[in-house]
Amino acid sequence: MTVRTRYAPSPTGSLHIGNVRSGLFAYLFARHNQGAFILRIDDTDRERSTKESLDEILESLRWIGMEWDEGPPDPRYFQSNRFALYREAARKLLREGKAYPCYCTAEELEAKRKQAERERRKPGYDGKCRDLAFPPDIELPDRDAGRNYTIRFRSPREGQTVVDDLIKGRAVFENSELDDLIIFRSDGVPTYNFATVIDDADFRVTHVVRGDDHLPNTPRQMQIFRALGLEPPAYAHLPMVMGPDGTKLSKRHGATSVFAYRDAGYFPEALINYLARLGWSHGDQEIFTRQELIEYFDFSGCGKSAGIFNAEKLLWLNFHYMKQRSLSQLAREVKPFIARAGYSIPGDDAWLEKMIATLRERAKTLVELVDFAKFYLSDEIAIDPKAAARFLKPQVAEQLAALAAELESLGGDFSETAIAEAFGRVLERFAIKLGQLAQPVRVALTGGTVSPGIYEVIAVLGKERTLRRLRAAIKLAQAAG
RNA sequence: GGCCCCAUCGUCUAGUGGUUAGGACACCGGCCUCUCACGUCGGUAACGCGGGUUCGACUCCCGCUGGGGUCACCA
Repeated sequence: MTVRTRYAPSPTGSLHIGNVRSGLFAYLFARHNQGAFILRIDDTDRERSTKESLDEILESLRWIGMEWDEGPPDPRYFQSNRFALYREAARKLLREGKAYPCYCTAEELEAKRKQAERERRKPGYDGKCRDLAFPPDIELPDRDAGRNYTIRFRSPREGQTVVDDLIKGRAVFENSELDDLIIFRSDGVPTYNFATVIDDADFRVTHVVRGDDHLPNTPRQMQIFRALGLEPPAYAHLPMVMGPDGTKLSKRHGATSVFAYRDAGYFPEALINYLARLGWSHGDQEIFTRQELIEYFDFSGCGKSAGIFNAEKLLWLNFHYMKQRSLSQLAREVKPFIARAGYSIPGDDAWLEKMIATLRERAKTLVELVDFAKFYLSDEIAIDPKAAARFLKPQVAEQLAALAAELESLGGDFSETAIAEAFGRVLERFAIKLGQLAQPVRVALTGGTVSPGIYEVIAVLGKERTLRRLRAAIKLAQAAG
């Protein structure tokens, strides 16, 4: 049997990083087994589902490269288009007495729940309507038509339901602990636990891969499968991703959406690599290409315990991919970030690549790269007053002037070698060390005391801009006296 | 609170009865050096506790403790 996994996000917000990791594992498992990866949109909650969220989810998945074999834009993969199927399944259960109408109101239920909580009893449904008589061909709820009831699944009262999880092992649930859950709401919309079962069955999903927060739902879903006369799929419940405080990762932990990382200048490879390595391992290997991930991935490599999201390690991985990338690719990728920072995009790609070459070992993200590139991208450099006070003193004016003259006389050869030789002549003439000249020059050219190697900076800046900034600095130095 | 899951350095993890408990991020120090980085070399740092089983437990079993998840007409 070919493996079929699915990822079923609901379009009620951004694509969350913990959530997408579950999808990634489902994707890797499918690819590893030459199976199919299905994308289904769980949009039964019409109140909260939005087109914007859907677009963001699809774009996020495309960005990280989790391509799906079946799914949008095919309308069959939207739950909102599948109500007929859910209705049919619910009627079947009703007909067979495996489900029943419940006339309790939401308010009643809420009151009972609170009451139970006060008395420290379990808050589940008490089964009030479970044994009420009803016609087997009863219609499904429809608020507009005055059929203001819900449909509940009649779950077995005795016995156990066993989940043999591919990651967690065996979990045994007492059926007596499981109350009768609502499968159709009074507005005629099926609930998650029901719709997901119908769809997993209809799409012939063989392995349900999801976060272990779904583990408590699993016995219920298995029961519905069986009530429908179907065999449940295999389950693999992944440990969750936690925030630094040890609780389930959520918005309040800061940047958690895929878009947030994309916009912060992270590479999809880094995010994938990081997420895959959180909760899964292959010996001591840390860096994985997509192909390796697919080749090595298996549930046996998955751990059982929750992992804490470590932003620093992600950053390190991003840095790794930054250094590994080709300059031409980086040049292409950095352009939108340059534009967003308010600079005009350099027209000369060769020059842009040279610029990036001097910065890539100093920036961990594309955003950082652009930030470091300010003095290359703008003619209006801001000289840090503290740096100027320390390095642009009257006595260096003469040395800077000498360097400017040397550089000017270089003619057409503005290579790093030629620049280094020019420095050498100035150093010799004044009998000073490189550091004594390099720092004032650095402040003059970049505005600060930290930058790539000074020869590189000069070579990238070019003769014109270098001399202009040098001369401005000379004036500043003289005025400091 | 009921139910379920989990437990090796701060973090991600390797380990499947006998290891000086390994790697990675972070951190600290040396080297390199025009600043900052990169790189490189080295270092600090872990088997939650208590019982068993066994010649021998990080590894197996039980209990405890701790952490997490879940208990909706959300998904």
